[in-house]
Amino acid sequence: MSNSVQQSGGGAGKSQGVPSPRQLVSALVADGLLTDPDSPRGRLLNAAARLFEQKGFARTTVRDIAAEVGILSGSIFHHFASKEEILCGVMREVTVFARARMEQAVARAGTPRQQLRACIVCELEAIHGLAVPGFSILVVEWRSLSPQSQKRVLRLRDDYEQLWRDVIAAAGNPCEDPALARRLLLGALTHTHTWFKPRSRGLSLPELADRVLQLFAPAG
Amino acid sequence: MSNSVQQSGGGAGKSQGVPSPRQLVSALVADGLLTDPDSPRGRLLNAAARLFEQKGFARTTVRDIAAEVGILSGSIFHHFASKEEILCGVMREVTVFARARMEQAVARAGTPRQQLRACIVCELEAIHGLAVPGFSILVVEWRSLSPQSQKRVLRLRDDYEQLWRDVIAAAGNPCEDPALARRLLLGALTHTHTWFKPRSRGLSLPELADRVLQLFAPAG
DNA sequence: TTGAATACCAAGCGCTTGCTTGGTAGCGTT
DNA sequence: AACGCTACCAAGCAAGCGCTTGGTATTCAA
Repeated sequence: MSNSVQQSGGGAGKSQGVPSPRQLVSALVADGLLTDPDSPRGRLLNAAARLFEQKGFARTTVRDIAAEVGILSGSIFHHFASKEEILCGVMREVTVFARARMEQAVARAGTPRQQLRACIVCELEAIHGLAVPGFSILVVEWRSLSPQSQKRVLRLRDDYEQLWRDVIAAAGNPCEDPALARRLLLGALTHTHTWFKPRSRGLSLPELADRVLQLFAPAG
Repeated sequence: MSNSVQQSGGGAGKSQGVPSPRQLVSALVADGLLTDPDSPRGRLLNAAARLFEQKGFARTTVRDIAAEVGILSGSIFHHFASKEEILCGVMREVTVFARARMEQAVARAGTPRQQLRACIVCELEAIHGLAVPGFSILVVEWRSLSPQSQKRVLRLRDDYEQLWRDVIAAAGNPCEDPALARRLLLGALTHTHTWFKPRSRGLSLPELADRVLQLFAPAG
């Protein structure tokens, strides 16, 4: 259990070594991969992500989202063509950020087994809102997206999944099929969303990660 | 907690050997645990289950459900107090039936490991619409239920889960915590809903069940 | 023959929804 | 000073929603 929650560094610090979440966002914004969270569009995306996660897409109204950032509902449509476009935007941003974060964590890990553990921790943190706000929307609200929007998000999503599959394959897994292992693992991890409370006493997140790792890579 | 597999005796279908699904339904109807599927209420529940599974609760209108059984939308409210009551009813019926079915399968299996496999097969079949229509609604639409409705369904749901936990405990599992194992397993199995196609060539359902069993009870 | 119960129709109410329209205030550029 | 761009407001439309109301046809027991 070395480690592993990196410290979320202070606001502006240009540090050497491990970049903070905020620095990662800035870098991705600079690369044009993420929307600036301080722009009107970015603020709307963040507010929508929060609400979609809390109440679900269908029960979140554009009026809710607008109120969250302090504008009127109609004004939203100067930034997005439709409500679904907002969901689509949220999913794209979440996917890009989660992938970048996991890439970092893998690069920082040592052995293949530690890399797999890093992925598990990463995704658990994301699912439980400790690192990637809105991540659970990707799973829960997938059906709220139209087929063509699904296609667009799926391309980014596959980058994320490919990283997982590579790590699993390198770690050597019990069922000898990285894609299958990932699918079972993904299900197990996302479902923790409904029962696991990372802040409660009892099972901690790193402990849970170890249990899962033990299951999917028993050679420990 | 020991226990608990009793066979739910039939009110009506007195056959020897293994009862068919239809006989099981009849028995449960006779015991007052299930709504007669030929009654107006039963027909509505079945239609609603089908639609909720296809399009989701939020995007299914009471007009859709009414049209499915050939009545007008207003007439629904002579059978249910609200749309949510329909969802609640569907979930209760699905849970009761799935539990009875799994009980049968467990009773029919030999060793504890075979019992665990029977549970896995049972749930996979349920999830993929091969045995318990509407089962996936239990997972996907859980948040569409009001807190008090959730409580009511949860009581039935816990019977179902207890059966699982007993079987897992008896089989001896890798992480020595039946509740945790069940949760990870539940996530893995329900998530197959999004990717596994039981009718396609490639991985078959029994094969998938074996892979999962191997993972959660490696002592094979 | 009556009366109550069941199952449904016909019509529509009141509300919420996503989204549109026309206009304006502020700001940076030329 | 004039322009254009961004960001937003004020007002409201059309459609769809869950649900209500008042009434009718059928059935069956008393």
